[in-house]
Order: sequence, then C-alpha cells, then structure tokens
Amino acid sequence: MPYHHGNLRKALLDAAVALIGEVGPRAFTLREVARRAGVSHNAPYRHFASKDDLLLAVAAEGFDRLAAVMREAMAPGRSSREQLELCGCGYVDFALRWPQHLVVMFDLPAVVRERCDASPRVGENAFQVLLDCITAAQQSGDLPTGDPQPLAWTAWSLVHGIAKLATGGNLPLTAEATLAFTRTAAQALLGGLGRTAPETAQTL
Amino acid sequence: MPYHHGNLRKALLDAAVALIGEVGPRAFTLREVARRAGVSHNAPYRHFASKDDLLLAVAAEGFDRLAAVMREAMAPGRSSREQLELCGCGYVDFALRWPQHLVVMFDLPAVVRERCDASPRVGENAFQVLLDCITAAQQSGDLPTGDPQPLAWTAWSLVHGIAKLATGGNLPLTAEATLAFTRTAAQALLGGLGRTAPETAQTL
DNA sequence: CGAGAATGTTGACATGAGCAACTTTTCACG
DNA sequence: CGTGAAAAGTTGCTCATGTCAACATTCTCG
Repeated sequence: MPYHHGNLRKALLDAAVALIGEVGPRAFTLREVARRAGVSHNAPYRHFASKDDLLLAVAAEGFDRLAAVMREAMAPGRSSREQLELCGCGYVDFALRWPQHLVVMFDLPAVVRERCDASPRVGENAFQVLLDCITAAQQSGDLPTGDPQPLAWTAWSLVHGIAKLATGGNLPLTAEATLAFTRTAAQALLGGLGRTAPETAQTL
Repeated sequence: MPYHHGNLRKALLDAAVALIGEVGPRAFTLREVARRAGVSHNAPYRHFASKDDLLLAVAAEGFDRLAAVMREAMAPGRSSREQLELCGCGYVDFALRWPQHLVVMFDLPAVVRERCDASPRVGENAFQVLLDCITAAQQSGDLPTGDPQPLAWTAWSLVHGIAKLATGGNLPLTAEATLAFTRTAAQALLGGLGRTAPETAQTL
C-alpha cells in the first residue's frame, strides 16, 4: 500500500493535532503541517481536499476515540448508575488526553460541518454509547422511564461543560482532580435526575 | 469625542460580531471588518493592536453582557434556589442571543489570552454573580455549606455545556425549548446537589 | 491661528490557501 | 516483463490577509 512517504495521511493528521496543540486551531496552518511531515506545501491536497477537510478528519478521528474511551471506561459488572458515571468520566478523560481533538470536534463553525456529507452522523457513535447507558439505567430503575433523549442531553451537557471548561483552563484543577470532580458532579446530577418524576423528565 | 468616522471602535466591534456570526471565527478577517465599516484596511489598527486584540475586545464585551444578563435574570423575591436556576437560564439565554460572543469568549486559544494583561480577570465579574448565588443558596440551606467554589464549577459546567451544545447546533431544540430544558436540568442538578453531604461537597 | 496628537489612508512585504502543470512512483494487465 | 494509467508528490503561480512604515487629514487646545 505505501509508496513515497510511507503513509502520509496519518502523518499529516498527527502533525495537525500536534500543531493545533501548540498554536491553536486558528493559527494552525496547512503549510506548516506539510513542513513537519517533510513534504511540499501541496502534498496534503492529495489526501485532503482542503484545510477544513483535514480538520474534519481530525474531528472524525476524535469522535471515534471518544466512543472508544467511553466504552472502555465503563467497567463491566457495575450498576447501571455507576456505568453512567464512568461513562461521563470517560468523556472528560478523553477531553483531557486529547484536548485538540475536542476543540476541533466542537468548535468548527457550522458552515464547515454542513459542507461535509459524511459528517452529519460522525458523532452518532459516541452519542449512542451514552444513550445505551441511559436506557440501561432506566431499565434498572435508576432513572425515570420515558424518552431517554432529554436525559442524555442533560448528562452530555454536564460532562461537555466540564470538558470544555477544564481544557480551556477555566477549572484550576489537575487532571486527576478534574476526573474526581466529574465523578462527584455526575453523582449529584444522577441523584437529582433519579428523583425526577417521569412526566417531569418528559418536559426536559 | 467623535471625529472622522463618528466612533469607529464600536462600529468595528459590531461588524466583527456580525462577521463572526456569518463565517465563524476562523474565517473571520480584519480586512473584511474594515470593509464593512467603510474604512481602509489599516484603520482598525488605530483602535486595536492586532486581530487578536479585536477578538479579545469582543470577548470582554461578551463577559460584561453575560454578567448583566445573569443579574437581570434573577427576579428578586424568589427563593435562593429559584434565583440559582434563573441565573443559569440567564447564562444560556445570553449564549442563545449572542452566540458569537460565547465562541470568542471561550474558544480563544490560551496563547492569545495569556498575551493580554487585562484579560485574566475579565470573566471574574460574571463568575462572581454565580458565586454570590451559590453562597446565598448555602445560607438558605438549599445547598450544603463549605467552599462554594466546587459547587459553582458544577453549576457552571452544566449551563456552559448546554450553552455550547445548543449554540453548536447539537441540541435539536428551539430557543424557548432550550431555556425550558435548562430550567429542568438545573432543578435536577440542584436537587442532587442539595442532598449532598457537606463533606462530600468538599471533595467536589 | 498653529503645533501636535489622534485618525485614517496608501503602499509594501511576508505568508498562507488553493489551482495548474509537471514529475516520479506504483500497480494492473496484457 | 513492459507499458500505460492512476496515485503521490513537486514547483510555480495568483490572490487574499496580517502587519509594518510613511504619509495625509482632522481635531484639540493654547
């Protein structure tokens, strides 16, 4: 399969992630990525249609990793409630380990994302993991019955907020402290959610 | 006070916000802002040291508005718990009304923010509003006693997550539905938080 | 009125995105 | 094998942008 470079596509993705980590996604430059990969300034166009397309690829990679991390975080044999907490911790753990991915995944302007055919569904995988967690918790009685979507949005909002604030440097906590904090916050939210009447949960 | 243009600084800020709303903060261009304000491509440099400096100014404007919106949202005479819920709704309401500001406020790379002397404290005002709410709720017994900071981070995370997801188009809800959702989610979180033992809250 | 500061303009330079044309490598297929 | 087409990479261009420098205009105040 390889040829000239070996496999440039992967190298470009990695270089892009590293560069974004150093200078941010705004100062990020296609040419610098090419430089770091040791190729000419136009080589990336053989693998990505445009700068935005590269970013989209980084985002897709991120969503895959996110789903994987969340799945791994859910130790089997625990109660559905603990699973849910761990799932949330996985989300934050992912954010702390690959903050550049998180930025690209969620901070790309809508304009860019809409231009991509495959992307509308790119985050579905990760969201499905959460949804499955929620429905499991509903079945075990830890969460009120009814449409799981609003419950999922609530849980997602909490961990997403933690992830964004933490990676943005707005929470003065170490990585471990952030995870512990996530766990406690998730417990609190689940405590509140669990006591919600089903019909109230529906208005969510 | 005015002279040539009237007051260009404000015009530039407004044009910048509008432009960010149209093309996103990445495609946003100083020259286009100048064009829209009807001045030459270098006029902005009489008011902002650089492109990033303009963005920083937009962010500062946003933090001011955010604090104002949150304060207005807290109808007096309500219980401290309701105040807290309304404060959170204010946060989301701000995000829905000025999504461009939110983006600039929190998505600016750390590199940029560090370069600004005045900015380290620019968001303190808004955070203080939240902190005051929290301590009031603690005093009325709606929240466990102890350091209010972790409680504030938790609440902030939830509303920040909702705000980011909603403005990013990840929550398929109308603006009103988003606000109603915020209210319910805040109630759930407060319900869980209120039942937390003080010592547990401290581990937050 | 007149000097100096505040605003704004024109011109230039370096860099980046993306297009076109060209070269080299790899691979499928006779 | 060998050969031709596709894949991968390169060089060189055009245009737009951020920012600096030098110049022009307008306002303020003594």
